[in-house]
Amino acid sequence: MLINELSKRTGVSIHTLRYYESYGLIAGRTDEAVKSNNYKQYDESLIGKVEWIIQAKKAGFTLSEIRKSMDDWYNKRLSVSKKIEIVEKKIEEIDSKIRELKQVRKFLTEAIKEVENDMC
Amino acid sequence: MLINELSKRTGVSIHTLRYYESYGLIAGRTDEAVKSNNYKQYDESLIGKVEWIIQAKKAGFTLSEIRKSMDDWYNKRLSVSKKIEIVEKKIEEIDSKIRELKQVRKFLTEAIKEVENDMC
DNA sequence: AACAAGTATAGAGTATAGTCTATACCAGGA
DNA sequence: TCCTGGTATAGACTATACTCTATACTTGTT
Repeated sequence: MLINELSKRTGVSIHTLRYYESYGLIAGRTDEAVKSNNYKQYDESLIGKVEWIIQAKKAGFTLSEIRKSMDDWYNKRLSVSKKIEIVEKKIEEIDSKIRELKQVRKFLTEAIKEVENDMC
Repeated sequence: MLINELSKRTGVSIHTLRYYESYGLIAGRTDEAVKSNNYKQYDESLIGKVEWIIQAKKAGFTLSEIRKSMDDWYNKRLSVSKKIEIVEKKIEEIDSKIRELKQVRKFLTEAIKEVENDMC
């Protein structure tokens, strides 16, 4: 597919996709058979990759961290156990972020209590 | 206290504290009685404010959002119920961030399952 | 053939949140 | 009195993650 379709199917703008490509997060390939242009082809697997990027960003990972894990995941030949290890580490990081948020939540509920006490 | 002490007691660098002050998040006051210098005094209440900033940042709020809520909280005369309302809204936002992280977590545990299936 | 719309590339511009530097003044101890 | 280190202010610089613009070529439609 061309960049336009990738953009539409992922909801990520063409500009941002090109930025991701220049950043090394995704890569299209120019069809050698076609001589008239240098339009890049993006294959189906990129949909999953872009979705992964979106999810990882939501989890608070930087593009650089995402690039590193995608590199580990897709480009290097990793053993199944190694892959599981990587994902489990990410899950732990997410759990720690969740814990942090819960702490902030607690901080806020305590703020409410204080306000309520002022009332009395 | 002077900026140095505020920095040490909050763990936030002097540079960043000055940045926060220029941004309107905190404010020291120059002692009118002292003529020889214009050193700023930061009072005890700022410790709490800076801690609030740190927590809110952890929760993913931008400085602009933090400024707005601090403004609401400290500068305007708000009714108790209004204050509770503000905090409850923030708690909801945090809950939604937690939900988002849990979704990413699920995405990752599914990735593990996929890898394990490849193994068979 | 004309033209709108799509594509590629390079590079400039933006927003956020710092971080650092230069300059100048001030305070306290040896 | 001199020196070290703290303070204030302004402004430059940085990193991250886009976002936009300019330029030029290509494709499909009329």
